[in-house]
Amino acid sequence: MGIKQRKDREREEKKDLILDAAKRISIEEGFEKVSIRKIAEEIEYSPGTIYLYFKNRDEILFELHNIAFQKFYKEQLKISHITEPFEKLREHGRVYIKFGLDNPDLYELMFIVQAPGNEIESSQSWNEGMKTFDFLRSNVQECLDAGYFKGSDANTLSIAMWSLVHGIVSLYLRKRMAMVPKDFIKPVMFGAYETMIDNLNQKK
Amino acid sequence: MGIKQRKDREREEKKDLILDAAKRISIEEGFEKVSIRKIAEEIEYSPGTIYLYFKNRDEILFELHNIAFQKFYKEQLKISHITEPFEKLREHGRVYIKFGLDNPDLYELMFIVQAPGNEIESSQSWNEGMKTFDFLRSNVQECLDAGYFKGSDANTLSIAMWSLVHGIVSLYLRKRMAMVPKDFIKPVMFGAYETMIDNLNQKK
DNA sequence: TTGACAAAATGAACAGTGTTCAGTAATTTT
DNA sequence: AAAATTACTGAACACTGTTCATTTTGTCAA
Repeated sequence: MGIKQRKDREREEKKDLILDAAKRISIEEGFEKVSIRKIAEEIEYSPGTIYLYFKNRDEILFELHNIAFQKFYKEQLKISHITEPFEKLREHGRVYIKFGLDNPDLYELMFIVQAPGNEIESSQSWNEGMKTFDFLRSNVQECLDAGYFKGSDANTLSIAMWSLVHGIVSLYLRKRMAMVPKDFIKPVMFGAYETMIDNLNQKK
Repeated sequence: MGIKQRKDREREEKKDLILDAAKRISIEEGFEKVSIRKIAEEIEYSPGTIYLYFKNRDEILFELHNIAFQKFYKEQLKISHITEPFEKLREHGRVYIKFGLDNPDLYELMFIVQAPGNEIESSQSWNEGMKTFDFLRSNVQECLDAGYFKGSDANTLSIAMWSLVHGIVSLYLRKRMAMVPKDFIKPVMFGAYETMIDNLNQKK
């Protein structure tokens, strides 16, 4: 009974075909331009067919969001060589902000756009997000073990650190930095991060 | 020659008519539902007419964003009675987060939605945003004068503080907190802020 | 009051969007 | 070969923002 297997495989292949098309459109024209009709045209099927493989557009954007997370996760690992926990955390934030500013489209999908959020909520499991968060938390835990952030707990502190860097990137991406002259915005964003982390750098 | 004056006044009245309709729709159905056709129907004019008073939908959302800012600004003033600078700053953040969680629609318009951002960028002046930012900066400056955050500058530090609270609110609103059980998300968000501010509370 | 001009408003048209579903085509099973 | 199942289609629904030729309304001088 290899027929079921083949069918399953063919189904997965078609899903990949759809996702690959979505990815291409996303890269070439931005993810906002990823429409059902455009994907359908790209893969030479009718729009209705796509709904046989994905329940709606949000689910497709959620998959793109996962792909973006994988790229980010790899980027994040570049801090692994740093041994001093606080310096590692500091660099972690820098890498995060740099990724956001360098890959606005991927960042939007991962953390700003509504669609994947709805999927995250309904699926009740967020593997890619969790993996990334765990990596941050382990870094924060190392800091706690080394005597930084006395009296804090790793989970809460990780969320706080994440909020800080996310706030920086998303205010920038959504153009809410009009009080800073245009040419200075990027350095100011990094500067804000450094100021904050410097103020946190003390073994109480 | 009072005719020009009357015309100008009538023009402003019509703009207000449009904005009031937009506001009503926004309050009743959420700002995403504010469409040109819906506004037109509400005020009993044709869709084309709206373009005689606003250059596009973004400009209307930008005006709604300004109205939201005014409400937020008032809310913010509630911290004015606090004399100790750091405690005032701490409460400022709390008020900010509370406003975001209690008024998701207004918050989205102020800080997350793309449309007003485009307007902010093109108009090169952001009165409402600046006013709010200046209020934060003066609070931060008081902290610096009192010996907190040694070695930091008010501008940069204000952006950092703002990023922190914005990060908290926007991760929550865009449902990127799936690692926290649903019922705990809100308290965890406030907890993350308290942890961060506690770690910053030390006169170096 | 009438004719001329300008200003204001219209609404159809353009070019899209996500999603559904009755009907057709292809494949597999009996 | 016929029946049953699965895959796919594409028209239809209900929307969206925006433009622009055309019509309506308002103003003003003759």
